[in-house]
Amino acid sequence: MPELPEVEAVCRSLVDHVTGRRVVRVDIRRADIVTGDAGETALLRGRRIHSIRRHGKQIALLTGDAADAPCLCVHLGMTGSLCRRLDPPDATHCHITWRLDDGSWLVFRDPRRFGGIWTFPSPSDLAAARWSLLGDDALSVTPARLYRQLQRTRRAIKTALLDQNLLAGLGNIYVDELLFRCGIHPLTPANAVSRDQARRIVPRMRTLLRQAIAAGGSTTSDFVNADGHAGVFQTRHRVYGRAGLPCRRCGAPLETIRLAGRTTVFCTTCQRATASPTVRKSKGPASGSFLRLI
DNA sequence: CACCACCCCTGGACGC
DNA sequence: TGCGTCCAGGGGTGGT
Repeated sequence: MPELPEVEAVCRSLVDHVTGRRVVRVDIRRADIVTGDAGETALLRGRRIHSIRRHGKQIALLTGDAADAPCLCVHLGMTGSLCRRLDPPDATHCHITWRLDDGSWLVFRDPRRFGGIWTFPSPSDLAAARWSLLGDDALSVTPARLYRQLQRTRRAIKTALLDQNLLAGLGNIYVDELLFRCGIHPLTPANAVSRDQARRIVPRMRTLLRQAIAAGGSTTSDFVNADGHAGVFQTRHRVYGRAGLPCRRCGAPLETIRLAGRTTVFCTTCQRATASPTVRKSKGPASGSFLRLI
């Protein structure tokens, strides 16, 4: 499931191949995965790809910075991939294919269709409609800004960090990994995180994400970068996918709970709850188990 | 306003 | 071998 490191790995493996290339043809097999104008022109036919950008988990293919330079935003969702191919795509679920002027193909494939493509007349439209709504990118957020965002909600910190409008880039894997590395219980109210904790979270998050990018991301089922290569960071996960297994720090069996609809794995010994004046009254199994830990 | 449940969708794991 | 069931979850939406 592509999160920031996987999306960054896609961008890095793609940039040298597509930058400066002209789109000579667009094959649209499923127009319904496109939001906005789903015509070939809006999908960059005849245009030269000027640059690739990333914000959080989203990729932008730009044809320039001008107000008349159309662009695409690609979101990979759970199972999406953006791959460069030297042969025509023959796999199933290849929804959109761009033929480039060097004879290669760029293929958007997404079996589960949780991802999609958004078309915009210009980069400023993309910014206005999508990227300005997102939180800071997880690789560039400052401790002060993260602290301010966390202060605005008393949701569990895991839920808050998954919220792309609060912070862009983290998904289920890296939130669990980050909270373990910071020793923070996933049910800690976001607004109970102190300035000092925010100052510690940010560098740990950068290190985690940079290590994951260097490893090509995590491949737990089917993630591949634009060259078709899997990542290897999953071998260094400390909690994600390890429910019931011994904690790599203290040996205690890792716990699993369901939070914000996501499987959440953590160590009850190494990840402490942070006391807070704004903890809600105990109601339901989630907050109940949280209160027991204080 | 904040938050949660639900839904979208398919492939893979698993049990019989 | 084959079929049914369950599970994975990012993000949008509608309900509380």
